[in-house]
Amino acid sequence: MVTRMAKKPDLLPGTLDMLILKTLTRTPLHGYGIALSIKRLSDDVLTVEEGSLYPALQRLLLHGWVKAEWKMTETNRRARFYTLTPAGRKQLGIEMSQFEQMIAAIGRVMSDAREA
Amino acid sequence: MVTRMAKKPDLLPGTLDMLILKTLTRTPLHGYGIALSIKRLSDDVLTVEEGSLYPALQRLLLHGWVKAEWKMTETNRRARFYTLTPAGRKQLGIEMSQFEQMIAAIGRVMSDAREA
DNA sequence: ACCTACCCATAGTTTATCTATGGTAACGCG
DNA sequence: CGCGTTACCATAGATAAACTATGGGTAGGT
Repeated sequence: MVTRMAKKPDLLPGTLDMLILKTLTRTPLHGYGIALSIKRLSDDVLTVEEGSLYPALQRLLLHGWVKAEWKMTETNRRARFYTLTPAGRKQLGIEMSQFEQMIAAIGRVMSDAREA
Repeated sequence: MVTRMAKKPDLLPGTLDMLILKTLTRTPLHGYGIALSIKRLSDDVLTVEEGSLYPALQRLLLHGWVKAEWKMTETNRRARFYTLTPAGRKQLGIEMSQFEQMIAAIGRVMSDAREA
């Protein structure tokens, strides 16, 4: 029985949808490609597990923020390619501004700024 | 039956413990005071509900990151004052560096930095 | 023939936050 | 002096998002 460290989350809860939408602004991608892209761009700090990713994509589809179609990859496999919709682009803007507002607020609490 | 907007969280999940610990680095406070402090410092952006706050304080107590004692407030009421322990201060450091790493990683994904 | 990498998807568990509820005590006010 | 309001603590139940575990399918290489 190995002593194990308390498991830390692979990403900040509440940021997954935003990360996926942002990734799709560059080009349509399949799920596997989205996960790879986030992992690489973040220098391996953020890892999106399949059990988080695919449910998230279902949510995004339901909201109409992405659409999907089956295609063949460069390596000749069937894969679902997700594309950002106009509504998704708008949603991304909303989530980004809310996120930045949160981060700024946290920054104010975490700094020792003194008021009068 | 009123149409209601989708409820947005009052703070970023996963940041509450860090915010509380940080707040207690200034001075010991009771729960109500912690909530007020976070709300004010964040310019009302972050609101800690009682149902989030007190369970969080129980967690922190269990971990030994804060200790508590009953005292009287300036307004002559009984209240539990929480004080940061050395272990809590250490934990705060850990959480802050992890948080900053996450934020930096998210920043890399959210910016359009191009690699070769 | 098998193995590995690629790719999708869901069920079940866990964890953190929110909502709702309930209680105690001090103070101001009519 | 009763009554409402504010200050304060605490827990139970609901909700949501992420994780673990599992299962399946296909292409390419050896």
